[in-house]
Amino acid sequence: MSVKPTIGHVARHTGCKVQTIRYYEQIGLLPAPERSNGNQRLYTGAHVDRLLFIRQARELGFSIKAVRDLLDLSDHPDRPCQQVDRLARARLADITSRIERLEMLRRELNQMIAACAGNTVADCRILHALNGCRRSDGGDRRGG
Amino acid sequence: MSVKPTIGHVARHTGCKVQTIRYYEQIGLLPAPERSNGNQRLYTGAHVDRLLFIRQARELGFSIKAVRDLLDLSDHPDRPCQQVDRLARARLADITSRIERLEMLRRELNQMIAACAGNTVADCRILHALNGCRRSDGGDRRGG
DNA sequence: GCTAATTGCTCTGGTCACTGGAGCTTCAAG
DNA sequence: CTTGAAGCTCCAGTGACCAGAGCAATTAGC
Repeated sequence: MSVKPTIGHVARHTGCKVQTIRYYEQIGLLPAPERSNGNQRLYTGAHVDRLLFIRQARELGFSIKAVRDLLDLSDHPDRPCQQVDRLARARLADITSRIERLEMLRRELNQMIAACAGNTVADCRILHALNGCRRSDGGDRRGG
Repeated sequence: MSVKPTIGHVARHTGCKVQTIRYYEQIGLLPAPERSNGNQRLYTGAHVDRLLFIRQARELGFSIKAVRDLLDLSDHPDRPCQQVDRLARARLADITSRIERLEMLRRELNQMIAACAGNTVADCRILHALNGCRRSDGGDRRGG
């Protein structure tokens, strides 16, 4: 590495706060790195990769638990296939559902923007964007 | 409605905890509903729609602030188009980026599952799934 | 080698977004 | 009218950070 693998450099490189890195170590998400003679943490490229992954996954809305599961998959590629398969499939279903919902929301936002361009006020369906096609009539209440 | 629009029913219907609903009211994300003579909250379909949206958006990893922005778009479709447009575009960019990263992750998981089916141990690239094609061997290392 | 600035360490406490409990009131069923 | 579920308010706790205090280690300049 061109720079010293201290916590500060890792923080800058990954976009994580120094405190957050230490926190991830504390909760066992990031393995404790070696220490220098002066007790400073010395990270490797593997730590950086892991951190980048954690950060992105967290940004995407995965819980720490889910991130832990995904990292587990990565940590034990030699584990019984059944286990890996089950975990991977569970995560996959989750991810697919996220993608679908985000795409619904994207469509609504695109329509809004298009309507805006045409200076017409679109029928605002953003509230329904994430619920697929829930009908709002339902024969009952019509909220404000 | 077939059932009384009390907080408990709304909670069951939306998957939010009762406390969470009151919390959203407290921070102004959900408008305070009318109260019964006995001081109980009485919700309308609009509240339910809004809650469903909030819950889904939160699950997808949007911050309360982002959710507030999206709800704002929905609340004021008659607002100056420029504002709506800017907000919508910002959210849209965010959403598109999320979708892309989730799709990368999905590809990796699919490969894992496929490898599992073939009983071969795949080269585990899950850590790189969210980072595009970062090389892990080092040499250089240019972060996103 | 000495000093000053920077960065690191641990520990404590705060924030955000909930979550749960205590203690009391209201409501629906019998 | 009782009784149990569900509601109310207020307050304290949790998870996932984030920031500050106080001290040790490293680095830069002399």
